[in-house]
Amino acid sequence: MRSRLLNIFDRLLHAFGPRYWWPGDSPLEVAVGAILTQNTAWGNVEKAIANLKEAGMLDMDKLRAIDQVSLADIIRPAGFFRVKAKRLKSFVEFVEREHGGVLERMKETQTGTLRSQLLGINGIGPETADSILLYALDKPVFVVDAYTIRFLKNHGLHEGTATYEEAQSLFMKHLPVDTHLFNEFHALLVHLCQKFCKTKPLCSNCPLQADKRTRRWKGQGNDRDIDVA
DNA sequence: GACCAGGCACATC
DNA sequence: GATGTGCATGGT
Repeated sequence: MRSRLLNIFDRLLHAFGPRYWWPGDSPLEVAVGAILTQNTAWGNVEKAIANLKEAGMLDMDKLRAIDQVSLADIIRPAGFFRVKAKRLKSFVEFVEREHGGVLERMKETQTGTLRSQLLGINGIGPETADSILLYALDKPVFVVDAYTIRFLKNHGLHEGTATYEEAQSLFMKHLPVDTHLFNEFHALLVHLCQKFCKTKPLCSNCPLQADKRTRRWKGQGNDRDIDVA
């Protein structure tokens, strides 16, 4: 499984190149994006983040000071704006309470402990917690999302539909514990699925499908051709 | 107009 | 423990 996963990673990296995730100028922006992107297309999140920047709100003190209703109005384009405003406030209050309001200080806490803390925040589930750990705090945790689950199922790496924990342990058990590897691998899987596996539950045109042993396709944009042997 | 998008909490059975 | 539902905007 280790060599199979690394082989898939190498092919994806060669085909698509590094994805340079997570898109964000600071750990706070990454964490905010992780909450805003819950069940939401990234394009809508970008609009909400642009609104936050314009309002000067990508700042721990400002986020703590602003009232929830005003915050909701700013992040409206991201959808579910009332619940997400509440979740952002819960997160900011947590950082203030447990880590002195300094996001970077969270890195000093052991990963497992930090993950438990994050999961204790209302509105932070496994994916959001792991996204914050990996992409905002550089902790070696593999992020699982709907794309990852779909990928594992459609490519025969897991029978049936994997749970979050099953999917995560599959990667973390077989791959070297490496923040950079986990970062790129997840980002590449998202890119693959967004490009070729748009329909759920099956990605019928996905070029990495197990039953298509060899195939080439013309890359689009900056993507190169890829061998699927 | 229907469906989907980088979830999560809560109610119900 | 498993399943259903509410949360809401914007693109296709």
